[in-house]
Amino acid sequence: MASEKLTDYELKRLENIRRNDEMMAALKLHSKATQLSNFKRQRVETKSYRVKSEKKPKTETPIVIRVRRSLRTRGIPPDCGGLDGDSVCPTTPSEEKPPCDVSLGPLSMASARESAHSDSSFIESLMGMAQHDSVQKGKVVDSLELESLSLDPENIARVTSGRITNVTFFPSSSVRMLAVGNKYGNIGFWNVGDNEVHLYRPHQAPISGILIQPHCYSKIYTSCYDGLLRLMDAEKEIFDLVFESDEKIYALSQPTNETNCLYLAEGSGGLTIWDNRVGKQSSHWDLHDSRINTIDFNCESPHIVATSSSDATACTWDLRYINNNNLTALRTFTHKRSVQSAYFSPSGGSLATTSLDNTIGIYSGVNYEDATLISHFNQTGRWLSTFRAKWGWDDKYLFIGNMNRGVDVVSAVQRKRAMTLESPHMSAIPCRFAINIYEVGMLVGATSGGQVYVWTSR
DNA sequence: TGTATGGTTACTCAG
DNA sequence: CTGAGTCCACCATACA
Repeated sequence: MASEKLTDYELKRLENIRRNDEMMAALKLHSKATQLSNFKRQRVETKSYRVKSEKKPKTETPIVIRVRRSLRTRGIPPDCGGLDGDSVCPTTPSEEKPPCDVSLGPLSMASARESAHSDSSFIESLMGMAQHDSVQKGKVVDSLELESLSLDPENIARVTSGRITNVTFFPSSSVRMLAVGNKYGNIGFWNVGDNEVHLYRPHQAPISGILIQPHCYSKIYTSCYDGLLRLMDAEKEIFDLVFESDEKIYALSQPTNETNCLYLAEGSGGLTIWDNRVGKQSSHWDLHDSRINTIDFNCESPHIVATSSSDATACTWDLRYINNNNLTALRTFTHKRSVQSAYFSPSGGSLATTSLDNTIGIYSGVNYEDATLISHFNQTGRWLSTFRAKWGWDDKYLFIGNMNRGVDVVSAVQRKRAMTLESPHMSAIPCRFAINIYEVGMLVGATSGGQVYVWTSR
């Protein structure tokens, strides 16, 4: 029975490959894309994407590379050989940006793939995961013991090259899978603890959002500064093009339990709603005077949304009240400089902002009128992604990186820094964070060097 | 309202 | 371990 299923899967996969090939051929990009992907693979191999232990990378790295080379050699289609050889050793990934026309329209996962090893089992597992997980639902609500948090060297990996702009856990209680986006437009996947990562390049510029559909992990939306909104569809094995903007997309969000609409931060202060049911933009408002950096929905009241903006404000909005096709802010939270994030607490009762004015704002009370500003150095400079204080598993703690390679844990109750997580294994500054909502204590910090550090509770 | 410019800063790799 | 090279982000300011 199992082998029959596998055969079905394999047939479907072959069909996908054939259809995608036809699609690419129709676009007259086939040979070009194949060459590009191989070229990129060579580049990828010059770097190690797996750092198990910061202590001894020199003994492990060559082994990983050798394995990948043999896999890649086997994976090269016969019609485009000859480019083999390790003489190609560019120092910077940005040197070989492919021509823009490759980015238009749907992109097959095969041509977007940059990791050398086969991704067929990974793609298959994405579909299996969704089926398995639909059985069990509901969050785990344990209390977090800060002292129990630790960083196991096994839970460290280099998922991409370059600066990570976005990191998220799959919303799954059964697997510990991470998706990261970087400044080059890569999307990387890592099953925590595994020896390999799956790397794709569906975009040409920094990734601004990754949205994994809660009950269908084979569908993952990605937004990018290149103005594209794509949908990675593991079943069809493509990165489909959903929406294309003339302006940059800075953020991507979705209310809880609402998969019909996507909310995009577009251009200089715009909020756009994309309706999947009709495949159209259903609304667009100019909410801010400058770019919107985050969009966050209140999970208790899904019509309430918070935006943070480089116009030095964060605002809350009620999407039910539209006057003359305009939205009016419920509240405006002002900072002295750009606001990098505004997130509702898990209960929805508090809001936390992070600003370049070197403060973290915490607002609670019925109308979020109870405000406290906590000092926190947020000048990350040119090379790092900006800091964004993120809520943990309850309304008690926020997590944010600091410039000393630590994770500051801010108590929203005491309204001050409670402690700092530090580890000799954490050899770079964690800038972007995500929690695993199903596993209390599982916190990932992502760096500007492409690494992820997954803290766990023991 | 838009363009030009300066300042801030960490990571990687070669030796 | 040290230091050169990266890099073109993003904000704040100045000026038309």
